Amino acid sequence: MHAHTAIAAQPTRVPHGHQAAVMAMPRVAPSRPAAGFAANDADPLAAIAQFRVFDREQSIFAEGEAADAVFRVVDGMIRLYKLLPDGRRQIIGFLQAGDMVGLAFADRYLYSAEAITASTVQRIPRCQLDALLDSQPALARRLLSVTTSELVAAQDQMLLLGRKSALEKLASFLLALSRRAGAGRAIALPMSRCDIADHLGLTTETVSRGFTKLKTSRLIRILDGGRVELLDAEALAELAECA
Amino acid sequence: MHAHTAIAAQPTRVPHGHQAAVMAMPRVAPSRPAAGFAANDADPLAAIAQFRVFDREQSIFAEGEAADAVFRVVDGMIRLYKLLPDGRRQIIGFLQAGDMVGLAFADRYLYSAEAITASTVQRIPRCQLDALLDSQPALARRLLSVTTSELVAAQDQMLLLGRKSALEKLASFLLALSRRAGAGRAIALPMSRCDIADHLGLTTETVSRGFTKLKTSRLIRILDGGRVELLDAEALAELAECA
DNA sequence: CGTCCCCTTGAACTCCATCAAACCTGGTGG
DNA sequence: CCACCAGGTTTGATGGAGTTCAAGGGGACG
Repeated sequence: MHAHTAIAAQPTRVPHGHQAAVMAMPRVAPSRPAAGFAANDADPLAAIAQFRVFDREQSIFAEGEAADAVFRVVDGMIRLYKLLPDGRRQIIGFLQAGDMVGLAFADRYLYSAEAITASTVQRIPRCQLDALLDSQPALARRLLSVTTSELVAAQDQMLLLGRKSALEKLASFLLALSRRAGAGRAIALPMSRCDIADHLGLTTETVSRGFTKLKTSRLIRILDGGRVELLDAEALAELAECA
Repeated sequence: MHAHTAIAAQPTRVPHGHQAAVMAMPRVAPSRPAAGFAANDADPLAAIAQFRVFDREQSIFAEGEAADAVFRVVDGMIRLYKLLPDGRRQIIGFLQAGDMVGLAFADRYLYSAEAITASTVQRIPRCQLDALLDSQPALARRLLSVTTSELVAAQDQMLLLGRKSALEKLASFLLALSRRAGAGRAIALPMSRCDIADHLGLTTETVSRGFTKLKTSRLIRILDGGRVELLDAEALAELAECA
């Protein structure tokens, strides 16, 4: 179906040690504080986190592997996805700086994670996280709040996947990205059309047609470096049916 | 679009006091312990929970209302849904005994909740929950675990909505219900075809056609009282593409 | 017994997927 | 430095799964 399918269905499971260059800075906090933890907040996770750098298109973990760690993205962009046996792929979400991955308390990962761009993540071993949750009760509440916002996003995505048209999906997607990026109407789209399609429940072709339609309608403008400028966020929101 | 649309888009917002008959048993624990809290576990929520009974088709809360309480289902079945401005509806989930509702830490509910059958729920005021979270640190971890499993279910649903065919969706749905119901191949389907359609991103007609197809293929059998027997769970799982 | 609502079935249509080909772009090697 | 190549993107033509429109059951309830 997709070009990546054959590969994705039989993922190359290189051991982590090979694919991840471990940065030698266990003592140092990230230069930019992770979102969700304000600069003046203590970040108990930082103390036990190992920094890791991943190249683009590199696997961070794969569905079914033992879930022995959770991750927090420091920089770059990550895709999370699930596969059906025949290779159809659904991208659960795109993660950016500050997002957490792998908090599902199962013993195996229930989805795969891959770097879209070169990315830096903090790796937090599960056992150490458990210990930390015992000693720092406030951490559980913080993680609860992080998880509930993920759940809210997941519910929005269900509405999108189940009930929106192709163009509505695309408009919603661009607006959601824009809201997370904050100020500035230009947003980075480092992921491929195929990634976007697999996130919105569409095909690359339909996504591409959607982009051209939004372009010719003067709602967006494609900038260099895979960046997109939202020319008329109002009209986009109308198109997206507000959600 | 749907028969219910006109009503749902302009929900009748009867004050809770009117629609919910408050049961007079604030001291007594539920006869059946809520799932997720084993019988020998202390249930700190029970102490502050108010029991409420809802008739079928009655609203529990509506999207946009002040989120001043969370709920736990004791008995019955609840639907959670989001609406688009034009009335299209996506059912986020069906809740049964033991499930929690409204844990999103926003000041307004982000979806609506309605009883499908006559239902009993525990109402836990938000402010009291916050206090309880302070005094009982273990509670946050428990809620975190509850929320992460909801998130896992949401991710499965995204895969279903984005990448599965109508028949695959229906098979997955029946299997998921069957797993939750546990032993016995007969499962209760108190919700309407329209509810199922709005949960699976389909129309009533397509759901109905799917049921007839599964019936004539001898994979399911419709029993009285809106119950369904899974005659060949293996074949259903194959149809559902395992997920 | 009639009415209402839900479910089912049929027929036509539509949006998006599929198939196919041209285009662009960045990287590589001659 | 440029030709070539591979991959992603765009555009076009066709087809199909599911929606839409329409009508006929069937059970619950007054």
